Amino acid sequence: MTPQRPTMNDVARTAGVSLKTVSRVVNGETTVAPDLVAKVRAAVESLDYHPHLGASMLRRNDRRTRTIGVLLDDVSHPFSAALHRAVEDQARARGIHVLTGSLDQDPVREQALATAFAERQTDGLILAPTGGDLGHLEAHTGMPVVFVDRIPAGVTGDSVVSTNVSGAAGAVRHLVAQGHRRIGYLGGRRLLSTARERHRGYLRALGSHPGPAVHDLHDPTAAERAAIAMLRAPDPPTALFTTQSMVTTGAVRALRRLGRERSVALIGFDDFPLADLLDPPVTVVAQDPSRMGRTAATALFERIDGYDGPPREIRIPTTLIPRGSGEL
Amino acid sequence: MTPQRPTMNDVARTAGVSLKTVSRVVNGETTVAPDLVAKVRAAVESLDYHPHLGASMLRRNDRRTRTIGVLLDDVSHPFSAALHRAVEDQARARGIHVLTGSLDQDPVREQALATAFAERQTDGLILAPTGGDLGHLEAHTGMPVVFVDRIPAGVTGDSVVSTNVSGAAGAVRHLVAQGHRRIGYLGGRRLLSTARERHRGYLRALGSHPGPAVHDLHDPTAAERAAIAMLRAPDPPTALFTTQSMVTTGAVRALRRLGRERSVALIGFDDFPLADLLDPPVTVVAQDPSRMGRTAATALFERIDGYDGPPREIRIPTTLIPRGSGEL
DNA sequence: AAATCGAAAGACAACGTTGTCCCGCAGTAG
DNA sequence: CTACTGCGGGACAACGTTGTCTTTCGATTT
Repeated sequence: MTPQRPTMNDVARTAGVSLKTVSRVVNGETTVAPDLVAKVRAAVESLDYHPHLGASMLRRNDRRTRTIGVLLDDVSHPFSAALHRAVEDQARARGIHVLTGSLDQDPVREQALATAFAERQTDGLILAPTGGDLGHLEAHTGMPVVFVDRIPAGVTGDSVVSTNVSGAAGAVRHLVAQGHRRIGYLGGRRLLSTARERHRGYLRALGSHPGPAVHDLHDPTAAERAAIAMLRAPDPPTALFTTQSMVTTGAVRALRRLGRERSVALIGFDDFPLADLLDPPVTVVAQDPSRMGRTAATALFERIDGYDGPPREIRIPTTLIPRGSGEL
Repeated sequence: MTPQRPTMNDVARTAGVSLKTVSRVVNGETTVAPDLVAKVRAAVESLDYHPHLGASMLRRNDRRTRTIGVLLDDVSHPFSAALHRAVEDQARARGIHVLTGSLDQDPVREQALATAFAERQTDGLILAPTGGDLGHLEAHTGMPVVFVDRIPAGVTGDSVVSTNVSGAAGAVRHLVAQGHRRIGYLGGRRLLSTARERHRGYLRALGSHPGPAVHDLHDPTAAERAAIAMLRAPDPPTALFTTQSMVTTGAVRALRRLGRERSVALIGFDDFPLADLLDPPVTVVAQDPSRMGRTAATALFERIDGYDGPPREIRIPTTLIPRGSGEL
């Protein structure tokens, strides 16, 4: 009744050869007589046989699923999406498939998905760590892990991250060079190494005279409220530095609402689509998520292939793109 | 030397019970004495045992990998990314994992990835068809498929798509209501059902007096060039209708370049981030990619669960969002 | 012509798990 | 005290494939 998927045995029976011969043909071994190869090929074709990768994986020596996992904040966020795409491209070039998951910065989900992927025998994992405890990861799953975007707490492993400190410092120095003396800071969750590093860059550029700062913002409306409050407070900053694209767009809306978009300068960390079409166009410190994804994938494949050197911390350079909002 | 992953056998040995008892405990069967359960649990803990899902899958009766595939144009495109995310959320709720792939509208890749997923025994597939031949799909892979965004050629199956004709017609009628009589059309690849349907809506709204039209655009720069050419031609349109967000942003750039953004109206099909912050804000016919993803996932899970009704064509409504650019 | 060799192809076990069956033992009834 | 019942738990086969070993048979060597 149920049209079962054909197995190698079915192919062997219709081709009139042994099961093992079918295996040999399917795996491209050369020790099979041409006429048998033809018969097997025909049988495969007629039955529309496809090998059962799970079963072959079970018996094979190398024990590889040719699948990796990618766990990011939110696959629909432009930064994560670009990174994901770059990983996928590298993987495709090697015939490797990609399982994805969005963590929404939830350590529970991070752990659950990481172990779920491990149970599926993914060959490796690319992970944007949430900041939660990762003690379980390498020891327990046994698969290589490469961290992206953020440096994890308490674990060592390859990580691929932006030059956050120098990028942020460069942005703030750019504002200083335009004559700004009071520069406000609007930053993301300090649990994450990115926010901490970018804040360090901000402080480094300003020395002992930092401006007002708000931390732990993570959605545009909170950022918008914080920016409005900061600009309405006494002695308001003449320029803003934002550390994340969602905070940046919140700040853009705030400036627009106050009608100050041409009188208060703004530089955001992380580029975003259409930043150049806004009025004024938004100056940013652009990250290179594609390169981060490519680099992370390459590093992971090296680990999968057995490279066993010490943990690497790979920094991907950022680029200041002056567009107008930072040059007021 | 190599620290092998522990198997059930290892657990059984350290717990001092039989292999099958471990299997029972791991699978939560109730017919095991409490003290044995405790011993097994302890052994699992101490060895950090994780079951090998591939092996269990092989033997199990239901034969489900609890994994689905999602094949979209480009996971880094906002529309695809939002859809992907929605599918992922639905899947998570059911403990199902998601394999992804970007097709870049390449039918060869489409076929290759679909069969690769089938060999991995994914339980089902959500696919934004490229427009190529899909004869291989259902017959050969045997897994349920739900199409999203576009209606495939030559195959029947559940599909979840936007109300393209009425959405496009509504947009064009909106422009007509503002007094526009000459409305230019900038459209995507006619190989895809979306472009054809949106063009049909455009024609329906304009009756026998359509404006100038350019088809088969698919990147912003080509769209920008086409828009500039159209506006410089004799008897130029006073309004533009674009059928894709990448074409829309191209048109925005074109209008900006010509300094006509306040004199030529524009409505784009498909919303995009920050459309409301541009100057003028861009009026769009918004699709609901999240709802499309949720709906597609739900439909796929129904098929996976054995629903065997006739192919369904589910239309997700679009919404006209007047923001300014269409009201000039 | 007998012995040797090599290549091709089949038989069989194994991968890690679950389904099926059967056994042993405690508790109960006769 | 024996026979029966019920159920916890173990032995064994099976899932679909590949690794290893063995067999077969024709060709080559002496």
